[in-house]
Amino acid sequence: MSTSHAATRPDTRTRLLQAAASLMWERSFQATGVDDLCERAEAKKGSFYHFFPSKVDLAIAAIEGSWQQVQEAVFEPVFSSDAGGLEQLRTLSEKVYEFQRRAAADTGAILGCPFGNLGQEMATQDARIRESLARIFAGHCAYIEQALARAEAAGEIPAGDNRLRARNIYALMQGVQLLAKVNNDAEILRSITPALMAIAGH
Amino acid sequence: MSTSHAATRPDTRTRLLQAAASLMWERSFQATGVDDLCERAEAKKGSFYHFFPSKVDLAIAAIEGSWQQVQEAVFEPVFSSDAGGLEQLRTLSEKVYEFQRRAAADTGAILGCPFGNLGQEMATQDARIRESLARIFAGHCAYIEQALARAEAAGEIPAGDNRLRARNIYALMQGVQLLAKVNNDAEILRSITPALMAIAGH
DNA sequence: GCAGGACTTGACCGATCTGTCAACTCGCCG
DNA sequence: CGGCGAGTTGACAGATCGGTCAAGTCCTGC
Repeated sequence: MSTSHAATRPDTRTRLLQAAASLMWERSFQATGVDDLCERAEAKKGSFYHFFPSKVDLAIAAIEGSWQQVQEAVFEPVFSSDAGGLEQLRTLSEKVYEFQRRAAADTGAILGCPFGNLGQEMATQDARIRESLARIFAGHCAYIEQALARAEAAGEIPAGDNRLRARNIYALMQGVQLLAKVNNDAEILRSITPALMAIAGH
Repeated sequence: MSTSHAATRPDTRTRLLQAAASLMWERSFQATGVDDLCERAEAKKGSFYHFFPSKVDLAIAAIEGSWQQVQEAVFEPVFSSDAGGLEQLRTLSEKVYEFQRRAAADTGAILGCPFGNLGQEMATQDARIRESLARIFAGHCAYIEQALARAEAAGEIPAGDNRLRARNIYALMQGVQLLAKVNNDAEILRSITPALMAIAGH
């Protein structure tokens, strides 16, 4: 058997992407050195620059890959479930809480949103990173907007500007992840439900 | 006259604090080098380390000084005005918009909240910065909570957990500043009023 | 079996990073 | 005057930064 069916170590490019996603989440873009990346990925620096022209390019590829994975693993199932729109939003918020708590159990600190972290740090430093994250943020908002449309159609909420509502709900979720990180307290994430419902319902 | 009454160049320590506040806001903590700080402050590196034991200490002193200034110049006047609680919150949100737009006019980019920026970047990297920012965030929330109490006493909003409401409103404001930064669009900041009112009123 | 391209390796580069240090200036106080 | 301490100066140090490069290995298609 040349193509193994057993769990095999991923190829170098994939390992670099995984190392970038995890290290830049745990630390930050600038606090993560190319040497750190290579060490965690068990790759040499020459291999790094064989696959990616720069650290910025790796970061963009890693963050876009992360979004694709999260989209398939979380957003798609949550927002194509049978549940009502408001219930879907509650579920998303619950997933965020679990996500942060699991990471905190491993690292001892609330890490915040990988996308929000990178955006805060690099939006004014690198235009390509900023634009990539703007697209990802728009993707997040689109799912929320879709849930609001579903809730509106079901009569759960009154008609209104669902794009605006979605953006404000997303802002609330990003902001609360920042508060949880700065206070190093995951429980803050659990208390947004009333605010979530209030924004949706107006 | 030995003590001049005319506008005099501030002393070195003050110039370093100002340089830190502006440069770390425009760029970031890690992207701002000690040399950059000294250049903008027109000070030499030896003077830097005469006043501050490390870059982290300067950052903490600068951010706490900024908060004190903003508190006196914005928070105190806004929240001790005659206006109703809800109106005070609207005014704060308006001030944030103007603040971001003015900075963007100078630098060409939405810079986000100086406190939020530093928190996102450094909360998991340096415990002292994290704790300092947690206190500052609590200070911000206390003003919002006070306005909510005022609104509740005036019958503008129903009775409820104003501490929780305040935290969610603050999260919304932080989140929307992140969205504005990543999309490089200040107008996003203007559209939170309905969400603000919705959280307050539930 | 051999040519060529994908990938790996480790040594290396110049720039930049935070922080140090000893010597110097200068104003104030006894 | 004499000297002490706050503040200033510029040269310096050691580490680390992102990135380069030439040489080598290995797999694949002809």
